[in-house]
Amino acid sequence: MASTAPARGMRDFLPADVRRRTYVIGVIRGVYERYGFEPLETPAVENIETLLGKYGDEGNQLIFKILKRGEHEASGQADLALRYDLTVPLSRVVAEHRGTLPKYFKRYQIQPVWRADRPARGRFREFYQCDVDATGSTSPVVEAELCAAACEAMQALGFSDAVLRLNHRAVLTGVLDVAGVPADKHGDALVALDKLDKIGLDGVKAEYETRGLRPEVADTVLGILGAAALSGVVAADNAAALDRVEAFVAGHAEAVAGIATMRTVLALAARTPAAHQLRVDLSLARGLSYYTGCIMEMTVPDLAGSLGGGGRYDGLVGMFLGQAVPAAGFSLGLERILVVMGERAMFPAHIAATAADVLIAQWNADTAGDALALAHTLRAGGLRVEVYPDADKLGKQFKYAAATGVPLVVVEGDDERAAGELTVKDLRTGEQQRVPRAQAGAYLKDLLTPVASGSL
RNA sequence: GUGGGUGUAGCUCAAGGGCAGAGCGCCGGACUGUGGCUCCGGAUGUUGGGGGUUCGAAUCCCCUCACCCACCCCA
Repeated sequence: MASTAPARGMRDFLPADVRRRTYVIGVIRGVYERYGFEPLETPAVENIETLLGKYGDEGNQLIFKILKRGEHEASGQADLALRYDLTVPLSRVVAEHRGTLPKYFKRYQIQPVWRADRPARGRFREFYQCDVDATGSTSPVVEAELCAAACEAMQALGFSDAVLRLNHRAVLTGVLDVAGVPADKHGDALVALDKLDKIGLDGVKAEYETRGLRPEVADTVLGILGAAALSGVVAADNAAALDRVEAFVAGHAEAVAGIATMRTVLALAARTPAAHQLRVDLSLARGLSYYTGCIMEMTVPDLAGSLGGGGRYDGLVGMFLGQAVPAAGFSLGLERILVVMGERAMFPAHIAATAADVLIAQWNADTAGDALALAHTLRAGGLRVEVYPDADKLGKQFKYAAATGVPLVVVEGDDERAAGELTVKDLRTGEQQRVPRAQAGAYLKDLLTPVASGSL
């Protein structure tokens, strides 16, 4: 017999999982919509050329490829692939529909993506991303709004300790240039630097040596980037970090411009919900190769990886269109948010609710029709009603209700039928009451209404 | 992709060459109109899979697969 476990890195979502997921998605979508982002969905499958070459060498390897079908399958060649993120499909859509989309296209997209990665904690081969992106503008207002939306979404979910780290690709390049790191070693220098908060200053130095970078270069780079990276989430610290790096890269025009952009983004974001969550982190690098300007990453103390990330990618749409369209975006990682919220027990009680409020017990096979008719009446009154399908012993039926968390059970037996009444038992209190059939709906609703007296 | 660890009942885990077990859960009954509490009874299974050593393997060896941890990378 075949294994019944889902494929490696893939998951089934049972009812309780789906309730938590739809809750989080709903909160995030609500925030995104209040910022004026419009919904977009794109296919799970893209032509493989659309994806190749957009994510760097590492990314290319992690794309789930789909073999050619039919007689060409034996060739082992792939012509399609599952989407790797939502940013590249957006860029393709912007290029494809350039004539009909508005000048500034702000969209959100909450869909699964696939990566042929090795699964780990908070890391799966199929996972949802919650993206917001804005195309058509180079203004730092875009970055400020992205930061604000991401931070507000996290706040709405109940996170009070999320930090949004901010850096700029041109500033990183400038520091490395001025420090004398050859251009072909920039990647190595950034990968090592990105691990600063994990392995510490000495660890990064050691890694610089093994990657063939001169130790004194490491001291210089770390002196200017590393020290700043370890500062707190305070506006004064952010300003001081930028001042320090600006003095270092004084003659490097692109870096100076990048610093000015970061200052503007910080100043604008200070007027938004992101005000107290932004932290300049000059060691932030991010792996995706398409970023060109500001880069951002959302972190919390108790998860090693990030809960989301984003940045400006002014060159990506141009790869499909031949004509540059500026863009920037941010992506919240649903799975990791769920992992942390689960560990911290951050879900509100109401989403644990069961599917039904009322179970109608089945007396015998002949009364099944009556049970369905009663269910219809109660449902029309707004109650969530389940009918027990088999004429099992009442004990079993009550046990089923208790096991599935349905709080109320209705029994219409011979005695009740003769009297035109129903028996209603509240499993939470164990209390039981006979009520006239016509008043059952109101009585049930009354039981379900939380008692407000005393607590309000 | 690299290194280490763990795989035994639905779940959590014992047994470390000699009849595969416990707790919880599940099913049935005590209770033929009522869940939880109690008591009684029952079924748990190719010990992840394959091969080898042995009179005999859950146990020792080899291979393989899955999961966990640390790297690498990422949301």
